[in-house]
This record gives sequence, C-alpha cells and structure tokens, in this order.
Amino acid sequence: MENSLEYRLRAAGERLTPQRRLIAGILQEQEGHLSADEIYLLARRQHSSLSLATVYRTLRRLKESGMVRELRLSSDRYYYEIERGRAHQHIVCLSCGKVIEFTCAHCSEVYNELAVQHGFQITSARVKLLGYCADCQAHVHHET
Amino acid sequence: MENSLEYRLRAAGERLTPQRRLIAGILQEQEGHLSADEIYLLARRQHSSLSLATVYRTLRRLKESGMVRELRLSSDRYYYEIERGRAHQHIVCLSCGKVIEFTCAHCSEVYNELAVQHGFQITSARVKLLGYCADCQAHVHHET
DNA sequence: TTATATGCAAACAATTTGCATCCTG
DNA sequence: CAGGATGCAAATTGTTTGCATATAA
Repeated sequence: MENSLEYRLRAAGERLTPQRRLIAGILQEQEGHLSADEIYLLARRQHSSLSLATVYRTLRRLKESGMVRELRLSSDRYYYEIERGRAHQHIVCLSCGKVIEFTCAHCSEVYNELAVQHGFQITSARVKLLGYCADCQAHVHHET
Repeated sequence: MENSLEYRLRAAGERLTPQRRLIAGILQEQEGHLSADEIYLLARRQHSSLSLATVYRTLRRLKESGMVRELRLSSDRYYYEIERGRAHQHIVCLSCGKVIEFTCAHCSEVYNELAVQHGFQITSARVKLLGYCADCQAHVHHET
C-alpha cells in the first residue's frame, strides 16, 4: 500500500534494509512516542550490532518521507511517532512525562483564518499543552 | 512595580547585578525573540567582559521568576522573550524565520475542556504554526 | 556491479558546570 | 563580611558526520 515502508522508500529511491524495517516496525507497534535512544535500546534486542547513528539516520529518512513525525515533547530530546494520518496534538504531564493525544476539531479553522490574515501559507500546527495528570496531582497532595 | 526586574529578583532573594539588568533590558527593548547567543552579542557591546555562561544563567533565573518565556521556535536552539502578560502564540516562517505573534481567543476554552476531560491540570499551552510568509511565497515563485 | 547504508569513532553545537574570584546586600 | 554571581575553561549530551566496509538492487 501507499503508506508502507517499502513503498515510501522506493518512491524516494532508497533501500529497504533490515535496520530500517526494524526501526519502522518498532514505531508501528508502539502506540506511544519514543526517543532515539529508546528506539535504539529496543532495536538492539533484535539486532545487537545496530548503531545509534543508524537509528538517527533512519529516523531522519522516515521523517523526510513523511512516515514519522518528530516531536519536542520534553525540552532535551526529540520523540518520534508513526504518522497515522489522524491529525492530533499532545498533552504532556510535567511530572511523570505521560503523553495524551487529542484532536482539536475547530483549531484548523482558527489557523486558516490566521493564515489568511497574515498572508501565511501554514504547513503544520504544533500544539502542546503542559500540566499535571490526575495521578501526579494526587501524589503532590500526599507529599506535601 | 510588581513586574519589574528589581521586584522579581528581590522576591526570589536574588541579586540585582549589572549583567542581569543589561540582559533584561535588552529583552525589554527588543520586540522580537532572541537566542542566548544573540543576547550575548548585543550585551557585549555594553559589557565586553560578559560571558555566555552568565547569559544562560541569567536567562534561567528570569525564566524561573516568570519574567521570561523560553521558546523553541527553531529546532536547534531556544529563543527568549519578555513575558508581557498578553497570552500569545507564534507563527514561524520556515524559510526566513520571521515570527508573528497571534492570540487565539477561543483556544483556552478548548484547552479547559480537554483538561477536565483528561483530568489534567493545564499550566501552559504552546502553539506553533509553521509555514511560509507572504514574502517567501513570492520568492519561491520567482526562483522556480 | 555500484551506489547507498552501516558501524565505529570522532566531531559538533548548544547548554551546563566546577572553581577561583568578585561584588551585592 | 558572607553567600550569591561572574568569568573562564572544561564537561555534558543529544545529534551529526567522515570513512572504510558491507550490502541491497
């Protein structure tokens, strides 16, 4: 199919290697969001000679081919998620790092208005809500 | 006044040094958004022995005291802006880096709903729209 | 066969930190 | 005067790159 790894790589004139298959597979399975290092550690379990450099290079390719979305969920590193077509944004817990996805139905209208207003051609919108999840709010109360 | 540099630093039990005054002043004057390095270069014109480390340390303090907001406008560094109380978000031109501020009237309602829905206590919202400004769209047309 | 991908180690760049010294309060 | 702040240089850390070798097509 058109959004398969094979198809995407072929379309870009790139090769389908075991490493790429593995990394893409890990991202497919995980519902969540992984850092390069987390992907590296998971992948090493099946391909022990894999290098972190290859993980980074693969992620860049997958990002460029539109298969993967790169997120700045925390301030110190990137996280990666498979592009599944359903536009969504993220809520991040500042305490435990939990990430929740949400979709904002009316947001795109707002963005379109803004685009027209400022003469911008908007290609993507990144929304990140920061706060504390239910669990962490409870813990804070106990600690104090 | 309550949002002055002096007041804020006093309240946090910290000192008012020439370096801090200078850096805060630069951020006040600039309507835009500056990276640590840009602030450093500007500040050196008036205080030639200033170190980049002090710029970073000062920015961290100003951020912690709520005077300064740290933004990830581009992927490779932070930008800093003085907190002026008016909530706003940013549109960034992927080609020339131009930044436009906008306010989203109804967004906070949406965020509040989401907060309730997921049991989150939201402390801040970051919205970044990426695209191409009017000028850069025009240039692309000429080049192609 | 041949250009692309990999693994390794070294390089990078933004940011942080250790420490001796300085200076605000 | 004392503890926080500074300047300098070195350290850190996520990410990238050079290069020789391996491999997909």
